[in-house]
Amino acid sequence: MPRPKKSQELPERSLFLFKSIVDHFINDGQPVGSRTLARDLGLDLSAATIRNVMSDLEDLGLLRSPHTSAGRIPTARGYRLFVDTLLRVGDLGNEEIQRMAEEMDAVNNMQNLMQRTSSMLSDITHLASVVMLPRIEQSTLNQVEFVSLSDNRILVIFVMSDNEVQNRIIHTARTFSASELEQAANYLNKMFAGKDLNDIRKDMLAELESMKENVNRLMQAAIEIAQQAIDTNSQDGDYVLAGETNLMGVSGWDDIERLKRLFDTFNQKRDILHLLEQSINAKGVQIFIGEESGYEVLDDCSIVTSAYESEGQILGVLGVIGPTRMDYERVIPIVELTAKMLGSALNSR
Amino acid sequence: MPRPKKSQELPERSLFLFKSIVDHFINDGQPVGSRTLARDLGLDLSAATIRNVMSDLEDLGLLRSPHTSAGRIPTARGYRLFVDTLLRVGDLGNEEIQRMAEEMDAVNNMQNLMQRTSSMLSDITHLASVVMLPRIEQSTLNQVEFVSLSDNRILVIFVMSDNEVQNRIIHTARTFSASELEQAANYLNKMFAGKDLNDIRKDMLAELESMKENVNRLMQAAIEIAQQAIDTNSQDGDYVLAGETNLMGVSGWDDIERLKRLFDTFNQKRDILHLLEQSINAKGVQIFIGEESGYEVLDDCSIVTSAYESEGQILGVLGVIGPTRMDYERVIPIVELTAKMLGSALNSR
DNA sequence: TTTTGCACTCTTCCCGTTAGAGTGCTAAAT
DNA sequence: ATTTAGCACTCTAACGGGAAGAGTGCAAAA
Repeated sequence: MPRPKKSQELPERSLFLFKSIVDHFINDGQPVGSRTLARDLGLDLSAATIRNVMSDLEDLGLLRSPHTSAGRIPTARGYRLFVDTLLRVGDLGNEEIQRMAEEMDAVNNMQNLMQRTSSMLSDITHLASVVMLPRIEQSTLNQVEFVSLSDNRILVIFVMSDNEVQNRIIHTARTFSASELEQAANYLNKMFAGKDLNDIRKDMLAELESMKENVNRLMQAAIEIAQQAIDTNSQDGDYVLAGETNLMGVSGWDDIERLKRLFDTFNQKRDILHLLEQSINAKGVQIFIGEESGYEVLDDCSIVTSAYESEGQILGVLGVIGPTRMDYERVIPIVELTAKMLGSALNSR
Repeated sequence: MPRPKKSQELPERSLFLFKSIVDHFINDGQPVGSRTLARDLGLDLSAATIRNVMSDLEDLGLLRSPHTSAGRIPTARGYRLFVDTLLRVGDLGNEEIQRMAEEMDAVNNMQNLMQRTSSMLSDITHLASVVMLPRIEQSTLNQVEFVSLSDNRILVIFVMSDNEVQNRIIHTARTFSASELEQAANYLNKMFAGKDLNDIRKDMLAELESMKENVNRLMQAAIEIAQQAIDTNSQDGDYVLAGETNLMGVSGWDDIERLKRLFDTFNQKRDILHLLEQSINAKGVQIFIGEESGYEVLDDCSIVTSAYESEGQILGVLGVIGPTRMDYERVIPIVELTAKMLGSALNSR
């Protein structure tokens, strides 16, 4: 048995050294060399031995050197191994949890809640953070109301199951009596309460065909509102962003052109959304390291995400974006916790 | 009459040369020297003469040299003279106006209108742009409505004179009958219709003292809504921002730390708002050059602003932020026009 | 008043040197 | 067979000249 590594099983010592290298690099951002490691680690190992191990690790694609006489740094694959098998993530202190919970409870409307969550997340991690707005497709209609204003103007109100309120003022050709409005509302309520907005829109369009003229205008308005609610509020294609500036001044990110491209990507939202959507059905925390994301601008980035859910329904995804060299050990539990807390904050609204 | 300049009247030629220098510098961002200027200008003047003039201009504080053997660049004071007296701003092409008008009309809700306006402004100027959200203090209450939902929940609705709708669901201790709600609404309508939100809040608070218990809860809710509407919607302390990334990669702005501070200032909003508010009562376009703004982070920036108004009421301020070395000749009319167009877009809503 | 001539000052770029860090390889030691 | 010591080698970063180029300021001539 000369070579104990049957397959790609790494010997204990190599793994330990590898973890040490990653830890080192995450801490100070400098490529780590054999000498320093031998010294700092306090093992009875010479630099040469460590060099040999490092060489093996490089052959396996876990490390690489920026140039001949620099130390080694982890590759994307290296980080992958690190987060998958070497990492022991701890739990968070109770005070921190407490603080977040309080801050979340203090927020009234939903948009603000998302904003604050994102801010907190980026403040704590010192990274950029994104929070997808909850897709409210799941949200169903509770109640429709018409309120008559002056001059043939009618306020149409949708109250949704999550207590969000959609409304819009419409102008009608003729005046409707209070009882007409009530009647129309009753009809719609009977017809559509409990359905989600997409269904309502579809059904209403079908219904319209067979409707009498006199309530047509109101029905149309109702459809428009459903449509608008779907467009603007089931914002399913939007997120809030915070702490982008934390990424300026990350050591090693001094290429301003690159940074600009990254920020532009944030603003366009499309690519980031794609990425977030990939984690929407994943259990627990999802991590994209470097090139794994598939987007060239994000080559030096890692993205740590987690879906958040309320009442068993997955509503969206949140996460942080930072350099591949980020403190995963700290960041991962924070992201996970934030997702949980956002979920329960939504629950208790 | 050897010296025609009685006071600080600059001789024609000096002025011309000065303008040429500023033009030059705005174009290519390089300090401009006497040789190049003499060559490019095609005047019958030697470099030495120009040097003398430049020296004078430097003594007057209009120019300065970054170091001994570089050319000259305009000082903040120089730019000031430039924009105040030397600048002939042109008008914009009709096609551009047309395009903006169309884009603005295509927007339905107000928040979006602001966002799009800001985007257009930054796209056209290639600078960062800000648009203050309109202060809706002016907006008065048209109508209050209560809609009873299930389980002691009541939807409270404020319809404002500008057709904005504020609403909120409240939970009450006991159930209110439809007639009670109607009665309360009628009372409030009689009492407060036509007043603005600040007044309403004040009056309501006073009123509360002398109110009977049974409608107390509703009244309180109404006050809360007024308060919330004031807080969140008369957003009087908010703006939208676009095109920040245009400022990355401005030639000469390669200090990433500085940029970070600038971006942080944008995000905090406080300082920028102060600045914008200073122009809210100014006629026409207002310009802050370099240190004039009084904020250290903005030392290398110029801010060009204009208030926008609708129906004779000044509603807010918009503008662009860029390097002191910006193309004022182009930017100024664009900002001016955008403000006008935003005003009329708000008019026609 | 303008121009010419000239000495002088800076910055930028290139180049060579040096010090330091780290590697890879070979041969010796355990 | 594994680990270590030794050594040559490589690469970067930092420093220090020149040398070129651009531009200035000043004094004397036009």
